[in-house]
This record gives sequence, C-alpha cells and structure tokens, in this order.
Amino acid sequence: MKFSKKSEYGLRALLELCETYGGRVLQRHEIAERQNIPVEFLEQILLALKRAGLLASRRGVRGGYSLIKSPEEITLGQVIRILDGPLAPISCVSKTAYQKCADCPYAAKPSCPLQQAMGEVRDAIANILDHYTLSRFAHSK
Amino acid sequence: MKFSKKSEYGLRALLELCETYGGRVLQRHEIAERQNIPVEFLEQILLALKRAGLLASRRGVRGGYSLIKSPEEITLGQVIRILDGPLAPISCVSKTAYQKCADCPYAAKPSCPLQQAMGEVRDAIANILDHYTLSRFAHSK
DNA sequence: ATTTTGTCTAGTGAGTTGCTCAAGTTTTTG
DNA sequence: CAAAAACTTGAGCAACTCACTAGACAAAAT
Repeated sequence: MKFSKKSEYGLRALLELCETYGGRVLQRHEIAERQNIPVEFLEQILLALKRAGLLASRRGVRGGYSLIKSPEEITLGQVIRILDGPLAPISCVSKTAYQKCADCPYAAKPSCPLQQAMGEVRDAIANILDHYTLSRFAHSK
Repeated sequence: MKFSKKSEYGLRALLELCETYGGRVLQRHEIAERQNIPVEFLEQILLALKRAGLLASRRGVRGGYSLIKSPEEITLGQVIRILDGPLAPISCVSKTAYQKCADCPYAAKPSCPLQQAMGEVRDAIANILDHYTLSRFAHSK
C-alpha cells in the first residue's frame, strides 16, 4: 500500500519547479541535485509529466523544464495518478480505471462487502489528494 | 497504491469464518471453494492470521479453522497490516513502522511538505480501516 | 559545426507477488 | 493400531514490477 519512488520524486521535482514558476526554466541536473534524485530516472518522470500536459520543455543550450499550469491548478491526485496509476486500493472501486474482479463471488456490484469498504477508502484518499494543490503543497514547507 | 491479493483473499476468507463464528470450524478447501481462492495460497494466509492470533485451527479428520476473536473485535486495518504491512503511503509517515527517508532534503520532520500531505492520507485510511470491524464488514453483504 | 541540452527506447538487477509442490505432523475413526 | 484426513512447514518458481542505467538521437544556441 505504498506510493512509488516515482511519485515521490515527481512531487519533489514539482516543488522545485513551483519556485521558479513564471521565471526561468530548470534543467534536469539542477532539480536532480537539489532534490537528490538520480538524474536519468528523474528524466523519465519529467517526460511523463510533460506528456500529461503539466510541464513544458525546451531543448538546447538554455533549455530546461517549466510548469505549464499554475500551482493552484495542479493537485497531488493528478500527479500521483500520472506517475503511479489509479488511487483505488482495488481496481473494482476505481473511478478512473474500473475493472470488475474476475474471481470474486460477490460479482454483482452493489452487494460486495469489499467494494463497500474499499470504496470508502478510495473516496477518502481521493478527497484529500484531489483537493491538495501544488501551491498549498509548496507552501507547507 | 493497491492492496495485494493476499489481503483481499484474507478478508474474503474471514467473511466466511464470520458466518460460522461460534459454530463449526471451516476447512481450507471449503473456504477456498466458496471464495474461489487457490487452496495452497489460502493456507499461507490462514496461517499468518493464526500466528497473529485471529484464528485457531485443529488438525486431523474433523479439523479446520475458526475465528478466535469475535467479529466485533477485529478490524480491517488489523487484517491488512498483518497481510500487507503498514498502511502508510510512505514510510516516513507510518505510525506502526516509521522510517526516516534517506534521500529527502527536507529531512527534518516538521517541515517536509510530503510528510504533511501523506500524513493526512495515512490518517484518513487508518481512520476508516481501524474502525471498520469484521462484523460490520460481514453484514454489509 | 559543435556543444548543450532534452527525447526516446531498451535493458537490467533486485525484489515482490501469486502460486505450487513435497514432505512432514497431528488427530480422528474404523 | 493403521489409515485417512486434516493442518504445518519450507522450499521453489515464473512473471512482474521497481528503481535505475545506457545509448543513440534531435533540436537549439553560440
């Protein structure tokens, strides 16, 4: 029941990018050094965030990455879903990636005790993470 | 961010055991068949729950497993922690298995933004699962 | 043109997950 | 007492995931 390093690194990288939001771009090695993240691994993370539309990048000599949305518009939930997949603790209660469980005898949706309990957990997690913006995140430092 | 099959199977097995609580014992193959769980795998799970003090077992011809505590005393949180480890989404916010993060630059505890956010998530999860008893679980069927 | 950056794809070692197998040990019952 | 029925223990294994590495390539600036 853990988040991956990917999410953790991703959030820490975004923290750096929040600080220069509106100003200059940050290069991968700058972020990597400040946040103590292996630079090639960080790159994959930044690319994923870019493909998801959170970051812009410029190649070449004065290149680097920058936030493309304002920190108020980005939630921790978005970031974690991009890097780690759905928040739901079992896939039959996921709202973003629902899959019915093959082997469960309580196949019918409304009567599964597991779904009831796990649904509550899912909602609680999503409620926090989907309302926690990067700006609030960065300021809680 | 998922729970393992182990937890899922474990909870479903306990559901069966709740129904015969106070009455007869259930054999592994009975539970396995009703809940559609590979029997040898289920066994490992039942053993873990037994070692943790939730189940009793009897060997031999009329043997089987039974709940040793009442369904009101067992919470989903307990079960999941036994089978899946700590609930916390990152280990630096775990109350049952705290470990400080080695590489995080915000090493000092009160000022880490990640800890703040993840701590809230941990509390929300624990709040639900540590108050969700097996009896409530079984009755929500 | 060369250097400096990001982009993309693939690979890899360690660990985990989900499950199986085989050889026990204990208890009941015929 | 013997045999069958159950749980017990421990090892093993294929597939997958995680965290990370490597290398070839593309674009931008000087």
